[in-house]
Amino acid sequence: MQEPTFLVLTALTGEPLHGYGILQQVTALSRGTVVLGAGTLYGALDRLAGQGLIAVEREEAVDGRLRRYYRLTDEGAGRLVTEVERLRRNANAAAAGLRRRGLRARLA
Amino acid sequence: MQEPTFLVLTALTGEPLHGYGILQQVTALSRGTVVLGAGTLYGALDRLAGQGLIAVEREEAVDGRLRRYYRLTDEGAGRLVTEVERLRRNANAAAAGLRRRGLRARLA
DNA sequence: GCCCGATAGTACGATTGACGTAATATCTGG
DNA sequence: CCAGATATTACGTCAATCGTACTATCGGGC
Repeated sequence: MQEPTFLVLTALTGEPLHGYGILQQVTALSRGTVVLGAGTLYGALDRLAGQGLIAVEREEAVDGRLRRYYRLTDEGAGRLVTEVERLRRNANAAAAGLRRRGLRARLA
Repeated sequence: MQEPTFLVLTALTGEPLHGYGILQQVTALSRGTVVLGAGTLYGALDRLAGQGLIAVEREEAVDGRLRRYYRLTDEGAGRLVTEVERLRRNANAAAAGLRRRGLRARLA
């Protein structure tokens, strides 16, 4: 799983959000380092919904503009747990190798 | 940066290795969960060398078989530090959201 | 009055990286 | 003598991201 996809799932660990809300949440979570384009976002939403990791909570029409709210499914939350473990394992392996070179990752 | 690429750099934090050695090191580092195909590996090596993140250390011919050894450059090590910080930040953000749902990532 | 930016989503082409497999070639072990 | 490990090259394909343009509404500033 790539970073944009991971951050979309992460954004949905809280309240259900609609696409644009997810966009803003991802930007905030990543401190502005990841700003999703429209293609990436809505492509990821369709894909994740197809995989059952997220689901449409409800749809609202505000001023003729559609708002489609997504929530994280239990399966999506489980998958995210697995991904967190993978990221931590990889980060630790790299950090161990870098320490032997005298380099240290700054604490985030 | 995706996982296979990240693990190739991680494998090279130690001694310089040739392609096949990197293959085995990545498999070991990931506890067998990531087994690179030839296409992925050599594609990544060419790309990373082109970006200056790794460099050819030396070439050996053993029984007419080529062994091309790669080392991590300072630039590559720096990039890896950045990536470790990114992974940790993302993992922490997701873990925080999951905790609010009562889920916890098992310690790796 | 008009343009800009924020809001919200759709559509589509381009690019990148990864995936998968086959070919080549040598050496070792059963 | 064949399978499997060693070691690299060379394809073609696919998935995900990137990037941009388009539609459409609303509010604010010039």
